[in-house]
Amino acid sequence: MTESIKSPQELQAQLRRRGLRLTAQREVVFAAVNELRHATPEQILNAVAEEMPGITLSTVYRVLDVLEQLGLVTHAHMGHAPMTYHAVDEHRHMHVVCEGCGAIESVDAATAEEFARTLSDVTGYDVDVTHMAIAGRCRSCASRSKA
Amino acid sequence: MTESIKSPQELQAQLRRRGLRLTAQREVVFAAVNELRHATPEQILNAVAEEMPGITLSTVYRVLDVLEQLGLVTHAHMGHAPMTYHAVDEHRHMHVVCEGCGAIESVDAATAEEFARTLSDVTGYDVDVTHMAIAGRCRSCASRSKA
DNA sequence: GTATATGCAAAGGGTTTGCACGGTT
DNA sequence: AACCGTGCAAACCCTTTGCATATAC
Repeated sequence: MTESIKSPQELQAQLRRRGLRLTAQREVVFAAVNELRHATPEQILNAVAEEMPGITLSTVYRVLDVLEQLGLVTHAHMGHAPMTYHAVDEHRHMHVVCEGCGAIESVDAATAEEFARTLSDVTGYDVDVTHMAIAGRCRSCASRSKA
Repeated sequence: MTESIKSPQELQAQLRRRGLRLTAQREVVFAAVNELRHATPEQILNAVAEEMPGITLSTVYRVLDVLEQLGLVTHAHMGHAPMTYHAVDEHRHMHVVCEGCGAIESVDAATAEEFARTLSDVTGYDVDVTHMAIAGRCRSCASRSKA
């Protein structure tokens, strides 16, 4: 397992390079993203709320934005559900979301490599299969909806 | 080209079967979806506004909902952009959306068939690649963002 | 000391909902 | 008459933004 969790020092270095500052909020949110692996802004807020009582959702959004610009974090859209953030060190992966219960399954991006290439050829677009989730129904929701 | 545009009579029959009524709004919205092929609720509203001055956006949403339950229409999520509706008689297709300018490219669902099967195998989910768009960058946005 | 970050609260965009009126059956 | 459908307006969820204050440097 990669020792990928950047230290606060590393984070600070990255921030400094852009004239930005290391704040307690940034430190804590960054740690939370690394720990939670997949989380919505609200989940992150809840995760850090204990450690950092006054923090607000808008700050979480803003911090995530900064971390994303630094290339430390990315987000993916999950359909109706709020977007989820994760550390970039994770293997690139796509998400399959259950339309029934919202369960999310991660799939290695390599699985889609060939498909992505085909899509790019056909459309001329630079395709990124990881940015938006793919819809589906998990087994239990699938059987339930056979009603 | 398939003569797929259901007549008002057919529409009425379908509605009746469920104890629902044929209204001017339903007729007009249904026609608009068939004509526009791909449209957001708002675009549909604009399209029918002339013919049907008083109609509101919420009515459009409700009508689309009914049409969808009747199996005449489906919708797809396009990321940030509003969802688009189209008649079910269209060839099943997926959408690739440009993150830069919002341009949408349609791709025959057959292109994704094998990939979808693989995904289903891997996840156990009943996967539907058409329901959510795939992110990408169109050629012009891709070159522009090389800056 | 000065520019950047935060908290708070309000705005924003898309979609849904409650309610009373109007139209079909 | 009974009920479904509509218009209107407000509510909703998630995300973004403006502004004054607090903080890192």
